[in-house]
Amino acid sequence: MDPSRLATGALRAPGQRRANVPEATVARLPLYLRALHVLAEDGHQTVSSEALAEAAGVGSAKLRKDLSHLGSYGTRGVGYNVTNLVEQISAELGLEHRCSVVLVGVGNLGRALAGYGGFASRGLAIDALLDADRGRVGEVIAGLTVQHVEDLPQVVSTGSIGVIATPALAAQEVCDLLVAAGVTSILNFAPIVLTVPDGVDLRKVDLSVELQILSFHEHRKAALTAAGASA
Amino acid sequence: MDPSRLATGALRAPGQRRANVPEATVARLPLYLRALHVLAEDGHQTVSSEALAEAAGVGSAKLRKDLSHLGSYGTRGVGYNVTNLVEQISAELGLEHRCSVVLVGVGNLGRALAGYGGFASRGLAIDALLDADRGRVGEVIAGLTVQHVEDLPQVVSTGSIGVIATPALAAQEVCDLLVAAGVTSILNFAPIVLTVPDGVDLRKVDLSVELQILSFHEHRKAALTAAGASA
DNA sequence: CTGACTTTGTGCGCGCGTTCACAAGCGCGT
DNA sequence: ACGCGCTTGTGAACGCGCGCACAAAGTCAG
Repeated sequence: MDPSRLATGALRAPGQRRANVPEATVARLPLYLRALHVLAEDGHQTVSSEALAEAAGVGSAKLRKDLSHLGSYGTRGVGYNVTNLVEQISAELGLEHRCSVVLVGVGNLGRALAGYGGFASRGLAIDALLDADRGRVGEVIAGLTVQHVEDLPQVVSTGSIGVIATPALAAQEVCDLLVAAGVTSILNFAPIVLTVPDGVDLRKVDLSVELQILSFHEHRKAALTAAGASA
Repeated sequence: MDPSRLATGALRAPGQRRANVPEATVARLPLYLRALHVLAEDGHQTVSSEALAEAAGVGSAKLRKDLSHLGSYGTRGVGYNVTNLVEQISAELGLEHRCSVVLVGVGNLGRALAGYGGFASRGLAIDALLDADRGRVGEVIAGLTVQHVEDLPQVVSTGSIGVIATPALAAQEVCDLLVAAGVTSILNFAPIVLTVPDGVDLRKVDLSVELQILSFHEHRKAALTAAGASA
């Protein structure tokens, strides 16, 4: 394993080993975390890689390798300590001191995101809502008062995450505002390609893309069965 | 190239070559399609791989390889015919004869999805809304009347795509209903791992996972700068 | 017609991620 | 105390996807 690990019981040296956690692993950590929360509520104290993999919908070998990447120690012959693992993963994801999340655009989608339970339940709650439409400013959604997008510099702090849920036409402008205010992590729901300067993390969620991928598979299945029937 | 292609101008033999289009390529086709629509509205008749790649936010070599996978022909020295390429990709994705999309769960998220413009603009419009809450049945959202989930067998047809936007607890049950009604492609927005029989395509969009991934990167950046400042 | 320029299509090497299979480690029963 | 069975952690092979770099092919000017 990593030679930086010297003693078995030693806590990880902060900010050292995590430099080389594969991206694919990071993308699965939230899945493990959610499965672990369910298991914890069920009263399980330990869990085997097989069982956790089943609950998370992945292979057991993949799960073990993922967990080994962040240096988490299970006990051979027993499994992983559930609460310990929750803490490890939460720490890795930075969910312990929750950074603020700022959402711009309170249309249909923004409203849905503001009320989405999945965020609040795991240390990541939305802290501010903003919109460019002054007619919406002052409106209260999910316990938060909508502010104007001009007030953005006042509501973001270091380490804030920005979420863009505006129409496509406004997205790049809002993105620039977020960057100017110091936001370095942005999640974009608008169906448009955004450009950001280096050092800014940009992730994209395109709802229609997923549907089109399914459409492709459905189309392909139909073509295959048709070909099989004619043959 | 593929030996199945004999003459230069020949149309593809239906359902033959598309068997081996890489998944990663399929995931990018919607991006190309959207960029092409924008270019078409701008009056462009042809586009080079470089320009299209820029508009879609990918590398030009990747784009050319992707297009070559579906046998699309550009003209060397000129580029790709925009309208032709739109047709090719649309055909590949099965967007020409649009399959029906049924959405179950008209909470915050379902409402947002129903009103999401990105679907309707590209051949994939939602055709039916359903919910388990009888208090919501009859409500009109985005021009569609909400039906009860029991009516599901009547609204799905062969090749339908099901979208689950219910709370996590109801998701598996709704999923089973969709499968029982003959749906073989399902898009799940609920934060839970669903199990489906073989032959059913299941895709997952988890809004909170994306935020947690961003949180990880933000956390890592903070740790790095802190380490750099202390060193 | 010829030659030069532009752009596509693709062969190849590389790196990442996944999977298999197994050795090392730990608890437990005896 | 000691082996037995269970589970983790990991080494190695495999496959996929990405990017480079170039040859083939077509256009356009003269």
